[in-house]
Amino acid sequence: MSTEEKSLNFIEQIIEEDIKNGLSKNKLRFRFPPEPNGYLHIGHASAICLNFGLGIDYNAPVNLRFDDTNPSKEEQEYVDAIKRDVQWLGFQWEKECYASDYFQQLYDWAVELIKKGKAYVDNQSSEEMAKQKGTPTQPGIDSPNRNRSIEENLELFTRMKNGEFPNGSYVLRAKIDMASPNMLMRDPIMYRIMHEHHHRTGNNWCIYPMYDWAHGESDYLEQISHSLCTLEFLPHRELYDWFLNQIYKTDLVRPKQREFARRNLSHTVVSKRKLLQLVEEKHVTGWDDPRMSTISGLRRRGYTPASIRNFAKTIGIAKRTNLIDVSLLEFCIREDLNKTAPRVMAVLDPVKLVITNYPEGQEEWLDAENNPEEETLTYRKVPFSKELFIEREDFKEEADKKFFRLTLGTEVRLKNAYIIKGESVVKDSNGNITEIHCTYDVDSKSGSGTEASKRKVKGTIHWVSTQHALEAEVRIYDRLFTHEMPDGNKEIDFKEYINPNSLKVITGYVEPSLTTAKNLDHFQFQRLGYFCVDKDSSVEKLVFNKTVGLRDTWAKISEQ
RNA sequence: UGGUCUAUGGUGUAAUGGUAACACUACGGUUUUUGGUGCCGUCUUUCUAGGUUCGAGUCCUAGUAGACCAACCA
Repeated sequence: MSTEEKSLNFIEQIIEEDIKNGLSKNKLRFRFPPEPNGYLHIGHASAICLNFGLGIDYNAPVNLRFDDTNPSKEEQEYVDAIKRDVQWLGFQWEKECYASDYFQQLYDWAVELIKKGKAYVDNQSSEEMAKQKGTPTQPGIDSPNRNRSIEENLELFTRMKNGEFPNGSYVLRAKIDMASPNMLMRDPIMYRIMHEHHHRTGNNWCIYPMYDWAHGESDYLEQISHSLCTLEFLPHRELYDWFLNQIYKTDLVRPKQREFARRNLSHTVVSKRKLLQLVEEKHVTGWDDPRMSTISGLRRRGYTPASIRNFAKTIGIAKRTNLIDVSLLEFCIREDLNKTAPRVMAVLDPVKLVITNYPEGQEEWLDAENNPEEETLTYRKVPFSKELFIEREDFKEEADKKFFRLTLGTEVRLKNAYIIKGESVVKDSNGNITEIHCTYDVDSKSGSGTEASKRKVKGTIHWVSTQHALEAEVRIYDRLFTHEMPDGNKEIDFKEYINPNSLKVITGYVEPSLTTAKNLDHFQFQRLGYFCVDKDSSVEKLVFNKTVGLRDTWAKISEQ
């Protein structure tokens, strides 16, 4: 751990307490246990960063464990995607594990439980069992099969395993307490019959363990010291401990489940079921569509691993219900990109600017700083000529005191180039401006050191040379979802939530220096925001995804 | 109507019985070859009522509010 003073979150305090009470530091071990039934999303970032962060801080191993106990929802594609995303976030796991690795051991332990009279086979319908289970306010009643003989249970369980019964006909239940105030303790199901192909064990099994009869046991087998999960699993803890009691042998580390609050992000849906629906109904192009809240979507949108890690660190770990404002996530990516992204010039809504006193046919290659925020300045060359594109918003015919950019009769600097003065406009028959004519001050070249170059002018605008600029496709994404509190259970009518303008594709012009830009390279288009290169195979030309805007100021101004 | 968890500014998180703080947001100033960045500042905080204590955001009791629990999901 770092020597500088750092306040511990409550999970770290629990660990410190355990160490104080005699848990050896080299027995610490953590795990990140996703179910491979979808892609990782921003909501997983907290759990990933917490577990892997603890591993780094305590120099302890962290396993990546796939909780693959339900073959009807799980796929190899998701396993691969999860591994890719965890690595991309910058973390390394000690071992790659699967709950399915433990199916035989779990089965053997289940047989032991039956022999001890702690589990029984039930052949009622799920409706009947649900009825007997009672409600949170009313105790349940015992199943008529609860006192089936051990021999019969053993025989039925073997036949379940051997595939003699159809789906849903039999289950194995733990014999605990049908009157417990905790619903999960009312004889929970340990195994169900599923004649289903499993992405790893194939058709070896037709009975599959439930989450509760797999998770703690997997933790135990891997000797996980602290099993951290979200708060909705808190009622499971009693069962987690009950199952562990049945199999626990002294001398080994006994895993401890502790819970923290899941993070909710405003304006964002992170329910895997809904993300899957968006993909399947083709509201988006895939799990990595830049509008998705998935890790891979954020990556393609231009978010960096560091920004997501820093976001997770900033929101912290606690137990209360929360709704984090997306502006914090946006701050994190701006903060990171500001340090690293080269500044380049791009014009997304072009209008032609003609410098009337610039020699016809002349061109100059001017020096431009890449990122003034970086410690060592680097430069590139940008071409300048008589005809340029500038942003339509950067010119107004009539001067307004608060308008800092080009108007008729006033001077502005062309970034990295010369000071110009607006002279006249050319309009089409509808009164739309088609060209702006200006004159330039020959002695005012940026960095030339002349008196003229040091003159203060009202503003600075960006530009590209019409004959040199590259045409680029620029994709601007808006927030897909507009509601405040994501409700995990409510059905969603996506028509209500998907912003029809969530993707705007426009043609812009960028500096020729961007020809060599690689996939996912990010840039700050000056005054326009941060963008990243997306080498989508289906599109030939240069494509940029908008990552995030600069502060809202410019958006506000351009609205007026 | 049962059980469990939680409650600190608009948002998130600290303060571990001893001066309520940090970040985001919003707003303002300043610097600036982009109104961005940087720097400086302002606004706003301990759910309520009792109790313990020299002293309570912190401990106790009650209330209130929110969350979770009745899948052969995880």
